[in-house]
Amino acid sequence: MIPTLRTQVRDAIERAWQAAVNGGALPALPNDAPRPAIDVERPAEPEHGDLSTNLAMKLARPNRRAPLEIATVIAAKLIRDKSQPGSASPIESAEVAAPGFINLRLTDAALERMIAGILAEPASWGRVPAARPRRVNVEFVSANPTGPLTIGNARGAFVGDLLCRVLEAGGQDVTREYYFNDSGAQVSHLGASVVAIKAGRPVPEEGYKGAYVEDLAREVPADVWEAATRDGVETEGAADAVGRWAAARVRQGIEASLEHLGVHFDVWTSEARLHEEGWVDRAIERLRAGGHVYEQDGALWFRSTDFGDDKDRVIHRSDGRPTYFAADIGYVTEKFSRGFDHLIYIWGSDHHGTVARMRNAAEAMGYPKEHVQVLLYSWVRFVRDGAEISMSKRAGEFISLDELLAEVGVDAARWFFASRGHTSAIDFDIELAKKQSNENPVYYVQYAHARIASIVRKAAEAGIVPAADLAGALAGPAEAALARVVARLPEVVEDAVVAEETQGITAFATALATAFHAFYRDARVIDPDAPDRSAARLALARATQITLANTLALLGISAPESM
RNA sequence: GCGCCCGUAGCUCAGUGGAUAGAGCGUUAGGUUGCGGACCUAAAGGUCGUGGGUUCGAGUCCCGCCGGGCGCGCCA
Repeated sequence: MIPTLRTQVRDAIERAWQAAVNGGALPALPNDAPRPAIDVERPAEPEHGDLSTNLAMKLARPNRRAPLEIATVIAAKLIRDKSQPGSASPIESAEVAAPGFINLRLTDAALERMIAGILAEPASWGRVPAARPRRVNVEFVSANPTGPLTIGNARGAFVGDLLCRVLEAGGQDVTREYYFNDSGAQVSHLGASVVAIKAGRPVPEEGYKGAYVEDLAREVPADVWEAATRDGVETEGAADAVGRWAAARVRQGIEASLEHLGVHFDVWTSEARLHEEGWVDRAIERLRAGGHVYEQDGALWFRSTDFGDDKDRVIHRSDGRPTYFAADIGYVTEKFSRGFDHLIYIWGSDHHGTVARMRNAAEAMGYPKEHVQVLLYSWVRFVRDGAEISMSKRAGEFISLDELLAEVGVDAARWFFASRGHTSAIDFDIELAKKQSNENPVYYVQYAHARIASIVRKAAEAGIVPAADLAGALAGPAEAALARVVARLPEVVEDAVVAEETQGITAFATALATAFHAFYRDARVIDPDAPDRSAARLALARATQITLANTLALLGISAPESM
């Protein structure tokens, strides 16, 4: 696998800097000075070259030299490096600019190697290997199975899945996990609601009232109903028994909705099972052995304040029942027992008050705190024609995720969430999303892909094959401009992995589509009068198509051959 | 009151301490005898909530204020 151009350039700068120091042109760093990271970035202005570095400005203070002077020395070494026989330096030119930037241009050869690499190994293009691959558990959605997923659950589903895809592209071994409570009071209330409808009574005050509850009542299997009744009268545990069935039924629906989104969970974990298998009790014993719990007012407390929390937290209520937090503690140990190196929780920002206790409990049990990570996403205001949509699952007033997708479409919805940072509170106007569907950037990107697919088909009919040797293929301005964008994908992925965000990926996809449309305008691919040039341009078009397809795949968005 | 998040173009949102702050939509003015016009070119549009500070350099980091969201349960 070829290192990214950014990495190649960074290495070249490193070599030039070392050469300057070894040759006495620049002083070595003082022993107490930290070694500055070599930043290589894409200048906004094309006149500033393909890449630039601010290393000279960073060295100015420790070296006690003017930035321009340092930049001049390093730039000279970069050019000398390039002119060495057999040099693989990707740098064509290095110019110094005030107040101390070094502006770099890439060689055609470096770009040709990148494009050739894409065509040789399309599947791995855009994947960046991890220095040390970790086994990562990502738990998200985790809505209790008391009703269908709503649009309120949408952001968690998309944010979680997008993060998983980014981590996978970054070489991590990812497990998608869904945690649900199928035994608590809420499930019992759901069961009571179903029982009430079946018995012709009104749904209880604390019950669930949506149309889906009536559907459930109609579908209760005979054996479940018979087990819950005696001589036609409901038994004591009828609500629980029917509730368990209903929860399982609802869970199937949730799974189907998520699959429809393109989100596939590897593991579904039941809270009840954690209790039954003793994970919760064993974890509490572990905390007790470490002196991290105490009893007060008849309840069992975790000394969260010992780890920086603002108050201690209840594990067992004074009536002996465990809190949700108790199960969370057991769940942490259960997850680590399966061999994960790192746990990520995707929670709505309304849960931020519970982050500290979770991580503190993990630390108290001996797990490194930094390997229990919580990613909070901000709330989405769903709006229709400017008015906020208020929802209540209990009252049966909500818009389901399935309805949203039927209106807006999976690709457009994925793009919407991928293009926004998860910490920003956002508005989702459903009418606007539908109205703008034809103007949505996602279709702009998909259109570019379909357009290339059409060209590739036509080229095949004309008997044109992509050029095998790309030497000189990127000399023209149209080719050079497009190739420079195409080659960036692995850098974009690297940045997304570090930031754990996807906005950069959607921005790149848009930029790539724009670059291709400009190429399409300026450079005709299929030209029987110029077979060599056609083959070269076709190779670049294919590389662009692969890049678009892999970028969209990274977001879980389809790349249509025609539209 | 305390804690966390947010405030950037008319709207929805990007912007690892770098050079003249960007994109999509919307608005305005143009463009195709040719590979897909779901396209392209250009223009207008900004006191980056606000006041200080840090430094060669701040939308970005620190502090104060203003405005908004969320949290501060033996709820989940």
